[in-house]
Amino acid sequence: MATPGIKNVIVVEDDRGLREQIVEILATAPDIKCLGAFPSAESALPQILSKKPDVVLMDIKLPGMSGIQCVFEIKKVLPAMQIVMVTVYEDSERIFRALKSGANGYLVKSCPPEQLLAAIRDVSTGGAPMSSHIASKVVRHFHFIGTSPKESENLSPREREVLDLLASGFIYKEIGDQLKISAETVRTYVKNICQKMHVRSRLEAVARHKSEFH
Amino acid sequence: MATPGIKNVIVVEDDRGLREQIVEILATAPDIKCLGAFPSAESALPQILSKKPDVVLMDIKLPGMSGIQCVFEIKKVLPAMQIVMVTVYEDSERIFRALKSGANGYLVKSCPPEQLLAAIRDVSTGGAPMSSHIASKVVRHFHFIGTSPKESENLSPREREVLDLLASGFIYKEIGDQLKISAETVRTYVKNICQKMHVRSRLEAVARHKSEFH
DNA sequence: GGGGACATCCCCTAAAACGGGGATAGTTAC
DNA sequence: GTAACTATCCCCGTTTTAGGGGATGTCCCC
Repeated sequence: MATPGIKNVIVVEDDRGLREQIVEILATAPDIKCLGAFPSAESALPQILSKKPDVVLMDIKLPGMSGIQCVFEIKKVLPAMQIVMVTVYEDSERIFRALKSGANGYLVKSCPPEQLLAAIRDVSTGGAPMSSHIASKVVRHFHFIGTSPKESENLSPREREVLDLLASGFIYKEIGDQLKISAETVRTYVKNICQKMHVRSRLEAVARHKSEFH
Repeated sequence: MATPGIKNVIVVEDDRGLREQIVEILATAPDIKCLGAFPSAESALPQILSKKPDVVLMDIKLPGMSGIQCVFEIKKVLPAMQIVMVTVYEDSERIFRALKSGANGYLVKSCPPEQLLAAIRDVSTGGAPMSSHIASKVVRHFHFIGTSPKESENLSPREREVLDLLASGFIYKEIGDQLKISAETVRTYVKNICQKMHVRSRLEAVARHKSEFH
């Protein structure tokens, strides 16, 4: 930050009323300075890249380039730029797309002014401000992928080891060498793995195994 | 909640000093009632299941059954129970494991008393309280999986089609039949796919392809 | 109008995997 | 104590893949 403690912010929001409202809220904070407010990603992008604000507040629905796409473009060039989505959308799909594209925080538009200011301060010190509603969706997502059935869980540790090496592209001989067992044993494992996972081929086993993670 | 507005809480924490400290903090809040504090998952689990508190504060490192395992057990029986991890661990591995097992929030032990109380209130209304440090790790995780290079993106539509069928366990002949092309053509595609994805074998191609998602 | 991806097909030989047996020995687990 | 699961190894014949060529026609781009 140029002036220590002062957070420079740029706002991207197509709705004029809301945009001016946000600018006003920012003006009430002595430690926050608004460098500009734009109605579209296209108009904001060059300014963001040249002025390098500390924080960008970004709407998702924008005319032309979407906010998510814009985040992606910004992060490509300036991965350290802090970006908070401020939007009406609360569907998981958009939330995850925004986060994947690199957004650092996600607020709903209905959030109170103090939360907006707190979010700017939080995100500029490395935090990840989220409306609690949004945060809980993110958490549920983890729970979901954590409890989705994993047939490869039923495999013995040794079998899993074989499956992993198989997925890495090694042939039986090479797997045998690495595990200090014969290729025939590897073959036996693969047979058992396919049986246990109820798949026809090792290819399908690998595919399933790799889908069931993260 | 039995008494409207009153949040019943159970604490699981093996360190006696910290456990008593947490109980004291909870006692200062008029809207929070501590139903019990236990030093192990084994001793807490039956109480949690029978007393059905609104919120559980859970340590990760516990003697015997880990806090993560305990969360898993609780959620299996009472998926709506709200559980906040309160722990010293800040490594992504443990954070994600806890969230996957169903934890609803994640605080670091160093958090101030007000944050602890705020978290209980937040989580009991469906929020997902997280120390900002933790939240940003979660957000970074999304960004990571969002930008991890997808080499299978470079494949032509037809090639992707073949790759998907391959991952479903079909052999070349069957894939050919489904796509109305000869097995030889399928073979050519597979060769090209392996080249484009810089992998040694179709197995590795399938593994990579399936990992690149979510 | 030639260079590049794409989609399609073909050949040959060798290597790898599959199917379907069988076998031993250790360790839990009821 | 025996049944069940694990980890390990072996054989045979058949099918499928891999490796490494070559070929044709369609687009599209510059």
